Parts: sequence; C-alpha cells; structure tokens
Amino acid sequence: MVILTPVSDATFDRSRCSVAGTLSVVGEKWSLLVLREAFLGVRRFGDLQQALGAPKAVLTDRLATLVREGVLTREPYRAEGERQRHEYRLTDKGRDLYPALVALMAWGDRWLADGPPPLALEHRDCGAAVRVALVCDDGHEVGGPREVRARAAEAGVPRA
Amino acid sequence: MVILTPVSDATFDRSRCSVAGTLSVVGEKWSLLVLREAFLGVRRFGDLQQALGAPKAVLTDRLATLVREGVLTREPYRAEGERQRHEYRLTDKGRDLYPALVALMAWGDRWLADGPPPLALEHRDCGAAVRVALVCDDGHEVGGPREVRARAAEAGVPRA
DNA sequence: GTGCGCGGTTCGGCAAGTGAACCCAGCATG
DNA sequence: CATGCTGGGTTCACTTGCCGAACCGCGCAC
Repeated sequence: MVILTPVSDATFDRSRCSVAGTLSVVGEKWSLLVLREAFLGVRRFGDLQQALGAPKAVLTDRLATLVREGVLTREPYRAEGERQRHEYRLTDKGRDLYPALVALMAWGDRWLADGPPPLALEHRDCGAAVRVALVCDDGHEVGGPREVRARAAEAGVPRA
Repeated sequence: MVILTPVSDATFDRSRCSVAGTLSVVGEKWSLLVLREAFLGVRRFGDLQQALGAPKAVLTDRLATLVREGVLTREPYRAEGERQRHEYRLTDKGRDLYPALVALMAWGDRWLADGPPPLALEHRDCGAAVRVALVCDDGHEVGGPREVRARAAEAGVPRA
C-alpha cells in the first residue's frame, strides 16, 4: 500500500536523505562539539579532552571517524623538547560545516538563553555580528519554512 | 590550574555553550529526522514511523521530549469515522530550527552526494533555489570561519 | 636506568537504542 | 451484544553505545 501523507511532496526517498547522511557522519554524541572546538582553534587531543570533558575512549573514536570521513586531518607536529604528537585540523569539508554549527548555536542563543549569548560571532572585517540567513538565489531573504517548497528529485534513478 | 589553550579566545564557558544546549534538546538519535518530517508536513505517529523506520518506543520518547521542550505540540484531531487521535505540529520554536536543518542538508548534498540532491528547496514566491548563507549585520556575505572572530561573553556573570 | 606526562587502549558497569510481542480503546461488523 | 480490526502506543529481552577509572607505552628529562 502506498503512503498518502497529508502533504503530497513528502514522498521522497528517505534512504538517501542528506540530513540523515550528514548525521551519520557528525550525529554521534560529541562529534559536533569536537567541531565546535576545532572552529575555535583547538587542535590537540588533550586540549579537546579538557575543553569537552568527554571520555578519552569516546573522543578517540570520534576523532578517528571524523578523520576517516575527511572532516578532520591528523597531522604530526613536534613542540620544543617534546616528542612527536598529532593534531587535528579541519579540512575544507569540515570547514563547510560552519553554517550548520552557527545555526545550531543561534537557535540555542535564542531559545535556551538565560542571559547573553556566551559566544558572539563578529565579522573580522567590519565587526558586525554574524548570523545565518535563509536566502534564495534571486537574492530574497526567506522568512521560514512556510515560504519554501520542497521538491523531491525524480525517483527511480538508481544509486549512480 | 587555569586552562591555557593555544588560542586566546577559546576560553569561554563551555557549560553554557549554545551548541551543547541545542544538542541536548535535538541531539539524540532520530530527533532531527523527526523534525525533517515535521517540516515536510508529516504529523501523525504512524506516518512518522513509516517514514523514518524508527522503533516505536524511541519515536514515542523523542516526540515526548520534543513536546516537553516546546518544539512540537501534541494536538487532538479526529478524522471521519475514526476515534480521536493526536498529531504533532511544529511550534515557532521548532520552526526556528529550519535553518539548522537546511544547513545540515546542504552539507550532505554537497559532500555525500552520489547524484543530484534528493530534495530541492525552492522559494515559493519566485521558484529560485533556497540555501543558507552566513551574513553579517552590515550586509556582507561571510565566506567562512576564517572571516569570523568568536568573542566570549564576560565570564563571572552567574547564571542569572 | 627511573620517573613522568601525553595520548591513547582496555575493561566492567550502566544507559540508550532495537525489534518483536503484547496491550487497549474504540469503531465496524454480524 | 460479542467479535474482530486498527492505530497508537507499552513491555521485554537483547545489543550497542557511553562512561569513568585503570592500565599501557613511547620518548623526553634526570
């Protein structure tokens, strides 16, 4: 029997949904917080652990999967008088998660705040506050989901 | 002992971080996928279950917490010749998660695709594609994290 | 060599997620 | 009325994931 949801275009192929795909990469516990730290410039295992308070084993695992997925790279470095260690840096793929992280942060700032936002983002050039906006390619600012139509790609196309 | 991370402004109060706060509301497994369906107009328990394939028990729990957090409401309805049931609808607070979801989807479209994006978003008014953009309040488009400075709020202010 | 600190790995216990079975209200049917 | 069916859950046994503490091993300092 065919599903007939109240909204006609809700019948797209969920198994290929990009939200689910993204979450399979960064949706585990701590992953997005690791990336938050990465965007703040934290690169070393110990610093990450201290900043996050995550169990070492979990942190090890999350870093490994993020590296495996190409979101971070693991690069050797060597500080004065210490042995070689590794640090974790964002790749382009990882840096491209910035808008998502900013959007999540903005929501928390707005709806969960019990005071001023704990972290303010400002444009390095002009000092003005940075935020995420929904825009369309004609340059309009989009107010919200009500103004958006979701269209499913043609089904039946096999996986490449 | 005070933490001294290599980056000076990385020392903000993580315990109040809005990313972590947001994730504590929508970061559990399935939560964001439930919201994806909500944005597509799916409102009924059974439809959600069928669309997601999530275990009923988990779905029940996620819906309950999303309602408790004020992201969804649970409202009675009654279809012709059926008994009363409940449906789950987005609140303003929930609708405001749209940019975050779109950002996650965009990332997946870009980096995980093995074909065209399974779901295209277009501006209802003009038909142009919808995307998330990072902008500053002076109207500039922000290229990425490199152009952003994160500034921690003054510490020491107790939790209101 | 011994000690020590960093970056992990291992381990036992607990919480969360999973699928299948079960339950129950209420409409439909006979 | 009894009976069955259906949607929306709950319960249960099992697996997976997360947790904190203990342990390990490399390489520098002594």
